[in-house]
Amino acid sequence: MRGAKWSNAMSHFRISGADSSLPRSYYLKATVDAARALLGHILVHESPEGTTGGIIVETEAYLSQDDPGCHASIGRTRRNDPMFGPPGYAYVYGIHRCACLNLVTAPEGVPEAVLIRALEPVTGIELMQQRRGLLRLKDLCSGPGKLTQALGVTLALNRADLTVQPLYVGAAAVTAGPVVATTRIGLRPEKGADLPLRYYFADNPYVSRR
DNA sequence: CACTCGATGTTCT
DNA sequence: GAACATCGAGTGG
Repeated sequence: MRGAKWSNAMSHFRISGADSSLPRSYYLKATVDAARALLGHILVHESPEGTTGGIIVETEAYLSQDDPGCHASIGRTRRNDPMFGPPGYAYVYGIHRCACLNLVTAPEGVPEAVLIRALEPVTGIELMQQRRGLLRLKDLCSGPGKLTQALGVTLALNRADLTVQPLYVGAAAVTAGPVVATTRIGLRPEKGADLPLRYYFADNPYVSRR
């Protein structure tokens, strides 16, 4: 399980005709490919308290400086710096009381990342329930802040190397199904809210919202 | 240093 | 569907 990780997910990329509403330029972006390819793979965090993980069922792509929704659209800063680094590292940022986990995708110098928005709970469910303070599986990891809390992912894992650190992407699970592309969540209208860069399994009950 | 604002979640009505 | 809790980063003095 430990050997699969990032390169495994990247190698599963296939261009799908379902993206025909995207501008042509976005087809060329590896991050869009990664956002789709990561669906169905398992995300695992091995912490001293125990191992937790789930199947990635919802992602969002954030595309460099041309994307007004991307943190890097304002240029390189202390916060978004990890996005400029080489791919395969974590970009974790805080919003309100939550941590949001991104996987850096593009080559060094190109600030792109995939936000992990929801997991289908698989491993360490009891520990995740304990961390979240609730029992219902549907609510454990159905949001970017929820899943980091469930997995015990904090800002301490910012810049973590996903091929070395105890946080990693495993092999694809058997579950799959049709993928839906919609607009991203939580962006103000002028921040690229109209771009269909959110992907999720159409019939999966663990996505953050319909 | 003081202010503003979220790629959010929970708890209300 | 709306209010709000809450904190690190960004921005402008």
